[in-house]
Amino acid sequence: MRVRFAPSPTGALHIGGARTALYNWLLARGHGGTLVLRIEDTDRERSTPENVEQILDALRWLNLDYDEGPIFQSARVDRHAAALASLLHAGHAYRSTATADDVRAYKERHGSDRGFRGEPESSGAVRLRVPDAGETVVRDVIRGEAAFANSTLDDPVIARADESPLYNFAVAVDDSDAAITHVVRGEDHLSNTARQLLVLEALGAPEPIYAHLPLLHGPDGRKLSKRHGAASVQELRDAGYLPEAVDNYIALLGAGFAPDEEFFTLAELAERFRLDRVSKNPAVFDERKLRHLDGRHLRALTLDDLTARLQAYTGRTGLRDAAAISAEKIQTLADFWPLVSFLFDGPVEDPAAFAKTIGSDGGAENLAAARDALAGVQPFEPAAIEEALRGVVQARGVKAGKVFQPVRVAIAGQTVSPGIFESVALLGRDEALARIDRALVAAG
RNA sequence: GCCCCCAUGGUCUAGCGGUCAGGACGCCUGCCUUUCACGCAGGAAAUCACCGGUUCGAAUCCGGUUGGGGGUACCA
Repeated sequence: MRVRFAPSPTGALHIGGARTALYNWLLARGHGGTLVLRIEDTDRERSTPENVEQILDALRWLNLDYDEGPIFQSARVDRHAAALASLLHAGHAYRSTATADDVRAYKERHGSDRGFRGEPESSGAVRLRVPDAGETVVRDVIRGEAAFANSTLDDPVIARADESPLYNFAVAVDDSDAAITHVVRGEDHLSNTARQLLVLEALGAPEPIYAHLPLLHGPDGRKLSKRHGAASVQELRDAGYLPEAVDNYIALLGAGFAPDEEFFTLAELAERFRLDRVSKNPAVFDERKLRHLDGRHLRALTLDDLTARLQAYTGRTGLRDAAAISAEKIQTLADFWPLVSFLFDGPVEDPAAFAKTIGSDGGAENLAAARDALAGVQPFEPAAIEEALRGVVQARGVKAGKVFQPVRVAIAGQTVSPGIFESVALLGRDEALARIDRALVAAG
């Protein structure tokens, strides 16, 4: 089995492309196949080296490696020229100066379901001669057979007048030369597959097995594309998502991997992936579900691993202890810093939180009592701190939150933080008491 | 316009002739409880787009309709 992922570097890799890459990868890795990476850069206007680098980087980040390539389509001009010459020579293709307007006029004369047929000329773009009889059938592993009556297909332009190849031609030649056995790509290519099949036939090349994946739609129900504000892999990375979660989530957009579980590692996905079980209908990207899966993958990481990622993401060091006490409270790497910044940069400013806890309902008194208890805790560790604070709760006959929340706001400035005992312990006695004293002064 | 594809709760899916239509996210309630989370126990939410047909029996098979999407470039 030889599969390929063939992005065009006309933009960043978005989640639709990432899923196509992932499915090809799962197929290759699950079946001992070979994955070929090909960069389709025949669109010289829009293809850029920066985009190529972006795509390569995104694939690396997603942990999707490949066995051959990257092969640049633009570097294969000789092969394309040779294939074009042979088609021209055999009469399977011809030059034509017909324009889009000419094609339209032709259809007005012959009926809108009648494909355009041109007359061979001595110059112009190169069109493939499509036979009028018969039909071209796309045999698709996911969708079954889609038949196109040849008479309805226009003779497609396969190369510009200067012989530079166009998509439907270059793809067929490149897939054929690379001996690709399974072409797995988005459904937006389904109609074009008929044209590529015709090129393959004219070339006398064998046809690969096709599988057209359902498209990913935005919340507006439209195809997700570079232009449609689609989430790029880079954006998800910047938003603090883990590559494990992104892989897991996008795999789910288009297939079920088990009847009652959706949390999988890349290896588990590869083991379970089946092309013929891919869904036929388009899916809508739901960031909330991604967040959920991200939280689960995050919690599955070892502390060392999580710490390393948190440090890389925040650009800070010495985060291990903070990571340890907040792992179960965050869903993405981005959630981390707002939760624990107070440990490093001092309490955050949140007057409302202060007023609600310390500034009301005996809050200051409870905080003062907590301060005294904390002053004598030995050792200054979570368990002992908890015992001391619960003692205060007991002694003052109030609900636990009446003591804990004022302490939390005194040291963190906000009502949200990792566990209070762990947070106080991590801060250390001196700093914790200093912050509480400051809060007490502020409370008057 | 023409060609092609698709149709299960708000979202992603399981289902492949007989199920109380299963799971996940989200939402709601309760438990846990120190906030937020995590975890656990429940709950609301789908006339399986619609109409015909085949069949003893249809979400599952067939046809049509409607709706959505894609293609129709000297883009990929």
